[in-house]
Amino acid sequence: MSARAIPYRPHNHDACVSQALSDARAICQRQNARLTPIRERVLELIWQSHKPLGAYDVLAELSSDGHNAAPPTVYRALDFLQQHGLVHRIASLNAFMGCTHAGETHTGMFLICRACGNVLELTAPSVSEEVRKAASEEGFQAENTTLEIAGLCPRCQVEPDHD
Amino acid sequence: MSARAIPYRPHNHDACVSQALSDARAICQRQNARLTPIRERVLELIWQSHKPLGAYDVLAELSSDGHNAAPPTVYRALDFLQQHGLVHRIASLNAFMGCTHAGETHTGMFLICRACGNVLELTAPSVSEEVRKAASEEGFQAENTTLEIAGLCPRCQVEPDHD
DNA sequence: GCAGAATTTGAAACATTATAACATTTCCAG
DNA sequence: CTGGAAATGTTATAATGTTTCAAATTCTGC
Repeated sequence: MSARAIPYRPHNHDACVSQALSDARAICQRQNARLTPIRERVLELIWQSHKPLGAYDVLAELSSDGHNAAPPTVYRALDFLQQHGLVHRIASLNAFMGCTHAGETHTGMFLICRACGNVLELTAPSVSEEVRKAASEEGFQAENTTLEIAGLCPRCQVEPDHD
Repeated sequence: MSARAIPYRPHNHDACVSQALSDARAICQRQNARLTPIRERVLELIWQSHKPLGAYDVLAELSSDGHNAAPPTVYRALDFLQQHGLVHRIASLNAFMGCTHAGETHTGMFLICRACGNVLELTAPSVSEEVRKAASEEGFQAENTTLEIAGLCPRCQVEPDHD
């Protein structure tokens, strides 16, 4: 590797968030989709770190906002955000994280650190290509790929259990 | 593709099951693990088709056996079977299926048909290799891969919604 | 602007999946 | 045949996700 990816090094995370939010606004405008206050707030909460957040964690944060939300509110917002490529669901964690490639068509690959919980989203065309190939060798028409790798991030290989 | 994989063509499924069970017995013996009646029965139920089965489906089948089981019984059996490489959990479905490569060390890749529900487990070394490479380029040490592809199996590309 | 349609949100109940905690039974080594 | 480990039983509860219908908001054609 050349330089460590964002989640693995200190960075001004507020910049991540505001970038994600302004990207989201642009994308929704382009798609004629309504990024309502709830949806935007959920996106912001999801982005509060590089660790995936459970739906009920989002719900709790909304409650502490004073917003008296029920589960469907959160799931609906998350559905919307997924539909527009702004968040991903991590199936192996039942949790959600901000998409770092919003706007681009991509097949996400997620590196999930079992020690610190941070997740890095990658786009690996060579992997997608091999997947597509392996599937089509069986006559299978791939539509949607879930690719989640659990392991140890560079930081946690050295000093476990920080942030 | 040359010939269709097992789940995608008519076959004597009883043979799948008895093969899986006898393999399981051999593997457990080799590992000094106890394939108790419950565990064996759960494995058999999981293998009753090539479609993944939910834990509560297994539970229901056990009940109709006359066995009055509670959720922990099933989850414990499933944990055991997973630990010994006899079943896989499909994260995107919250369901379990028999491992078709029991005994071999492998990284499963699952082709999940959204029409008929059948799942084919593949071993694709080229995919695993690309995954490992992509991860290590980020300094990430991969331990465990979840790779699930949703799409259409060969049969359902032609005539949807059979068995 | 305004009536009606469509979308979004609120709210209550419920369904599904999974685990915790502790008691009891079964198995096996010595 | 007995003491300890492993497996199972049992009850309760936690965590995750959905259905349904009502109310509010926003958009669209006029």
